[in-house]
Amino acid sequence: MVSQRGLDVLRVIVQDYVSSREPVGSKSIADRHAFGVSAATIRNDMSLLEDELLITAPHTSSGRIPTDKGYRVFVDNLTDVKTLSGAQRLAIERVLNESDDVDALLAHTVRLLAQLTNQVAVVEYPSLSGARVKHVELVSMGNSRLMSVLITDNGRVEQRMVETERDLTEEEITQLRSRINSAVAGRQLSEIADALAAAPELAPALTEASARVGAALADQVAANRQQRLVMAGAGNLVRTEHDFQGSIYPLLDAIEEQVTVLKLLTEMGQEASEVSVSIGAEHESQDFREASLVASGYTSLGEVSRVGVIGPTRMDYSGNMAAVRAVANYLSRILDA
Amino acid sequence: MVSQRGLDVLRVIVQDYVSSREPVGSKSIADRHAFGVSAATIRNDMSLLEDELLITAPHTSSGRIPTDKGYRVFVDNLTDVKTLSGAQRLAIERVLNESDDVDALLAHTVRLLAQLTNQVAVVEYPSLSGARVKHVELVSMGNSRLMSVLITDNGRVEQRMVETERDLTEEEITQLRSRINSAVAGRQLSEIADALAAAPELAPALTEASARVGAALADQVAANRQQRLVMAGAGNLVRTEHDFQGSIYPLLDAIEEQVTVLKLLTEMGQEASEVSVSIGAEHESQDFREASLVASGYTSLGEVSRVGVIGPTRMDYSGNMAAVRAVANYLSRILDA
DNA sequence: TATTGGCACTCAGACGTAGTGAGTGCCAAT
DNA sequence: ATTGGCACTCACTACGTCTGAGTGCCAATA
Repeated sequence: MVSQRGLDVLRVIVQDYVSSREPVGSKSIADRHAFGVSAATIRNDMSLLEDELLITAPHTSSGRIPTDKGYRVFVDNLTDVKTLSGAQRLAIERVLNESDDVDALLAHTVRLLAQLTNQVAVVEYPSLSGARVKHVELVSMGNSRLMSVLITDNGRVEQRMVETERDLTEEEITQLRSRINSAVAGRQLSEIADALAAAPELAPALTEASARVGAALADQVAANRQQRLVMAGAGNLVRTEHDFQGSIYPLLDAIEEQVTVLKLLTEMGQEASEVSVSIGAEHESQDFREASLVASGYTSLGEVSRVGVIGPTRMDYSGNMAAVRAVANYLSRILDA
Repeated sequence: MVSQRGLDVLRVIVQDYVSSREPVGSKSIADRHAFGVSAATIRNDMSLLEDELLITAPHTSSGRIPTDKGYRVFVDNLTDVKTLSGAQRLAIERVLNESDDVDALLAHTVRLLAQLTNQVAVVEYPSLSGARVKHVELVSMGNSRLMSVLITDNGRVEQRMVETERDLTEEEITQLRSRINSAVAGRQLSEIADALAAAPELAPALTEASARVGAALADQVAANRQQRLVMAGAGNLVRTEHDFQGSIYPLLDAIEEQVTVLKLLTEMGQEASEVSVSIGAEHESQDFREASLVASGYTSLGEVSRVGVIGPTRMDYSGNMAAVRAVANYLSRILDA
């Protein structure tokens, strides 16, 4: 079994390797860190760590580098997550306070997080599932087209174009609008379809249009069940390219594709608003097998969504965890108010 | 002066270099292309091209590669821009037809273009400057907050949160809404501020709220004068990394930053809906000095915005121009209807 | 039993030295 | 204007050598 000093050795191996990208050897550990034991002793400890598959040698007789499992043990044994500098906290507060709609807020947040961590940052849009309908607006766009605008109580606005059989008169639109609003206002988004079906019918001249608008609304909700996310900091991934065996091209593509990232985020994000880490081969996706995710939930009107960063397994876990946690907290504070 | 055959030689140098990334020499030109003259003659022509700074030697006695100026002459002499394959046209039509709001349409478009060209694709949001106000909706969000939703006649929806001094009653909001709408409906966005100022005053209890909403609307318009753009295909830039001297990291960052791209697009995009090309050092920005842009305008309700791709100067200009042109045309067809 | 110094061994990476071949520039001949 | 000939250049590769950081093991020590 690996001793306490063994864990300490693992810690400095991770730290040194992360900061220098050089495999680290027993000698340099003994030199640079005051362990009070000789290089030979460190060597024995390292031998144990290697037996446990926590570190590995890139080639015979070179220094050792952490394995995914090694990073995992390192992260799980992290006691003192770094704290952000005052300047960093200030930057977060400043950026997040001066955004005046949700889109802008998330865009600023994700870029801030990318800068803070020097990694690719991602943030999920707040979940709509718990939101309630505030108002539905219908506006005639001419050419027998109607725009339906769905406004939720957490400030999201979703639009959709609806084709109608014919141009409706302003009066008809008013009628339709008031019927729809009285049917769905205050309902959860998921109930829209049912609520509309249960509502009393209108004049026959409007049933067709009504059905179409209803379908559009239901469709909008369905499209949003599938979370969207915003990404920033692609350049940062390029800068850490040498940390990847193969090309980072498929990884970047997969991130842009969103679906895999969304899956990974949900898989790791069970525990509400705690920072969690997923390392290298721990996640199934081929494209992400050399990458790590650091993510945390944030709360918007009681619903949890996620924010995080993606980078090579050789990353500053402690610093990134601190940044993600801080950003998630600020986000919650603003959106959950 | 450089002869017609000289231009032909330049053309094959560009083509061969683009497809092989190897400097091309007189011998291989004589071999692979049926010029009917000997390598020595080609050499003479190349010597002229070099005098004109159209090609250059990466090192003494190697083949030649095109300079930025060489690419420029090549592009200007392009007579037969490639045409898209049937499958490609089909892909465009399919993708663009199944998008039901502007956001989705642009997101799909930009990803499609990135795939078609294997480059980074960008598309500007349709300009709001010519749009007119269709409707302004006000919704109370509680906590003395009002959400103002601005709907334009070209289908854009912009939202903003407005803090009011106190909670307004539904009646007051209705009053406010109808006043604002009668003042600004049908006006161009740029006239909003003036139109509101000229409108008759309301009950004193509402003047403060009215002013705040007015300011928010004006602010929304101002924020949108500054165009936004959507980007896709960052991975493609990574794949062409070896075509850049330095790191592509600053370039990717600059693209994400948007402001430089927007500037470059406006600078080149004077001529409405024609495809234009900006090559390497032709544009001022340091970060873009090894990159080329291929862009075209598209029309949305008479207003021109731009769509294009960004890649290394060593790119398939002909193919990219064809793809950009086709996508721009389809976009115009859908949005200008 | 844990730690240590000693020592032979390994091997990636740096360095130096040909050898190869695609390509050039120039010239005299056609 | 075009061509064949020819000497020259130089990036790239292959190959051998050297070096140093690092290992694994062992016998001595606390």
